[in-house]
Amino acid sequence: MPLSDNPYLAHMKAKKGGKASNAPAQAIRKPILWPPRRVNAKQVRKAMEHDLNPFNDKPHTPQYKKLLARRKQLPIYAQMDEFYKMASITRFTENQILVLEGETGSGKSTQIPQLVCYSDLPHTRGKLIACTQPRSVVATTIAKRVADEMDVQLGEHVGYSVQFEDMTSPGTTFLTYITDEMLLREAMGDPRLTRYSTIILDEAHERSLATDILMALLKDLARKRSDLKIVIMCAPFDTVKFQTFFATSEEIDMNEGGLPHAPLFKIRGRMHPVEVFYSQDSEPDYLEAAIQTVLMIHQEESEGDVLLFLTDEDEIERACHEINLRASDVMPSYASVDRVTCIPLYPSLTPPQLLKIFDPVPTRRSRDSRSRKVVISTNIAETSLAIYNIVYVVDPGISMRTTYNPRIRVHAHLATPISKASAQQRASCAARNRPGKCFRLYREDDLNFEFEEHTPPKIFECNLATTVLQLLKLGVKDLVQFNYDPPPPESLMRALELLKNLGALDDDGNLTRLGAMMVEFPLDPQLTKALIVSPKFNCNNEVLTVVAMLSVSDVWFRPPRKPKEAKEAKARLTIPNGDHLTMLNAYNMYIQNKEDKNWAWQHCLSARALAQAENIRAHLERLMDRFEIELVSSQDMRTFYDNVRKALCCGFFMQVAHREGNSNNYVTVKDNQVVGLHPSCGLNNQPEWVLFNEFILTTRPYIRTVTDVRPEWLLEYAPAYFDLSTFTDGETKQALQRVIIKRAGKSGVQTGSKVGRREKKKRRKN
DNA sequence: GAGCACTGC
Repeated sequence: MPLSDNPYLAHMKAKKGGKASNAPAQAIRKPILWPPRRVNAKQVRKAMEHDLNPFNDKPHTPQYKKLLARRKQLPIYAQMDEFYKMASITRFTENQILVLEGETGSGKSTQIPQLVCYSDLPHTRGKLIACTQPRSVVATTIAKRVADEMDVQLGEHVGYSVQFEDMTSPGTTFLTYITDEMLLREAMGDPRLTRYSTIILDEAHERSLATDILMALLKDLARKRSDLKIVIMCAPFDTVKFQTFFATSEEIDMNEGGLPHAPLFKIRGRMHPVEVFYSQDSEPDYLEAAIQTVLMIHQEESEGDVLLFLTDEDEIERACHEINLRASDVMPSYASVDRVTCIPLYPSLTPPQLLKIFDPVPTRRSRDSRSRKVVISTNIAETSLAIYNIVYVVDPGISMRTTYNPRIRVHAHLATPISKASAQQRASCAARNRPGKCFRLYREDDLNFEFEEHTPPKIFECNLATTVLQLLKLGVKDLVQFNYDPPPPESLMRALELLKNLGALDDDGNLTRLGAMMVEFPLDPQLTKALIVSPKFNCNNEVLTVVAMLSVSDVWFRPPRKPKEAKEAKARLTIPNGDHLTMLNAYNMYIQNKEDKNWAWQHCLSARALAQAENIRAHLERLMDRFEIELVSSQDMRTFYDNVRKALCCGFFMQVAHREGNSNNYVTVKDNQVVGLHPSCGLNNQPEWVLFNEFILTTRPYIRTVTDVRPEWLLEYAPAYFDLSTFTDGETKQALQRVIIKRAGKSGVQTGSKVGRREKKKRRKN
């Protein structure tokens, strides 16, 4: 090891300029350090108790001591010896990759990265430790917490990096919490991820798309970079699969015959026990059963808050209403329990509404009793939000889940039975503070024999177009073998087909120049294509706005009990030829009325979503600038909207539907699926040809965010896709045929019109 | 006539 790598020597050198007489006193106060990756738990404990912070040489604040006392309560603190033994350099070759399992609440996300810092000493050698998270809110909140615990400023030594917010200081930051998507993007620019000495993948069991890709990437990278340490952190299930996947060649050699595996470190949980109850029979009406169970808990059980899992907004609001109504008839058996307070929890709530779940329930001063809080939530409470003081969980065993059918390219969005792992996760919400109870509204046999083991990983259930583009950019040739779990072949085929049609791939499946440009945009490939071609139509200012608006969740909100007002407000901004154009209009009006703080609210628009769209738009604008794409707008109001529609055709020609006769139904081009316009659609008539942003299956198949387009545009901008010989016989093909004939008639001088007439005659005969 | 949860320079 080079001398300069020894932090202790580094301190000695730094002292040189000081007065000799001061030196002894200072030397005592210096934290004692060690060469990187040669530390043991005893040394770390000593360093933690030291007056000086080893990471910035400043004296610790009183706050540090307080937090440290709390950290010592965590189970991982007692397991430090074991941890460093496994992670130390003495067994480095075997342990380049470590799998680490721990329950939620074991402190693994906050403590393990800190322990790795004490070992790696990244600050002494210009390296970084990354801890990935699937969600940005979690990344930012943990980073804040860890900065406090390490007694350093957030954004300096400890930081985070999420979309639109880079809270790190290059050269100073040595620990960063980063979303898995961001780290994946970084890998596209630097495949060796050279900045990092250790990469920790947290929540690996969630199997987000980016985590899956990163796992395959890191396994490969481990062979090329022997100095890189990798820690895979997950909940305590399915760990053997991680261990097997990450077995290094040494482990494979050592384990001849046996199953090779990467070492596993288990954090002992500190979970309280949960008593689980099952329904005797299947519940025909789970909502009613859930309401009755909550009321039963309120009546029979001692003090403690309740968490009920339901599927969507409507259901949650209904349950809140019913429970509030019927709870007044309940006389709780325990004197310490008073009324119930229902709190709905779903993501479209405003931040102040969301924060209500953390409010303590009101107490009545006159009596020594408190109201019982009943949180009624979607799946958001299962993974993204930890609610404290929950003692009772009511689990109907279902959740909304999106699956993707690549054959007809539809996203199904349906209430589905949860997995065993999910049921376990829900039950454990009852045991954060003290022993709890979980009421499962299904039979034990259903759980054992009907429920899947795990919720399927995202890579099985989503459109892979963006992922394929990213993998090709990363230089991965074999898309099937590369992954942690191979993606469904049909899904891959459809992704490749789309990318080829858009011109992102050549015939050999290599990335084209256009494709290479597309990877850089944080958008679906169809949207990027529309954006990149938009200067041709003099409208990239407009397409930029449309794309930004499509990137945020719904900008329109529906105030409960005022559906009429919401509808009228939307109608005032609606452009009748298309929802894309309505979005453009809404955004432009928002910008025009920015002075008026009430404008968004008066038009039933979410100010938060609009601000986010503005932010995304600015980001995309900078990206366009980087590729030297000029920003242009057409001043001619007659062609203004048509140009936008034409540009959209260039990206979305595979997402077009044709009206069936005079019915309300549309049929998707080539996939031939019968679909309806989504009720949110603002088209005033039923145009013959429409382009859509999404095809979703909920109560029935819908196309959502729809715009009227002319078939001539489709033929002109996507001639290969709209080649008639690639269509099956049917109304759509006939309609296209008519357009082709009409066009020929217009452009051809004499013969064309003759053909037209002849064709018309033929049709009349049929 | 209607909406799980996330994310991206």
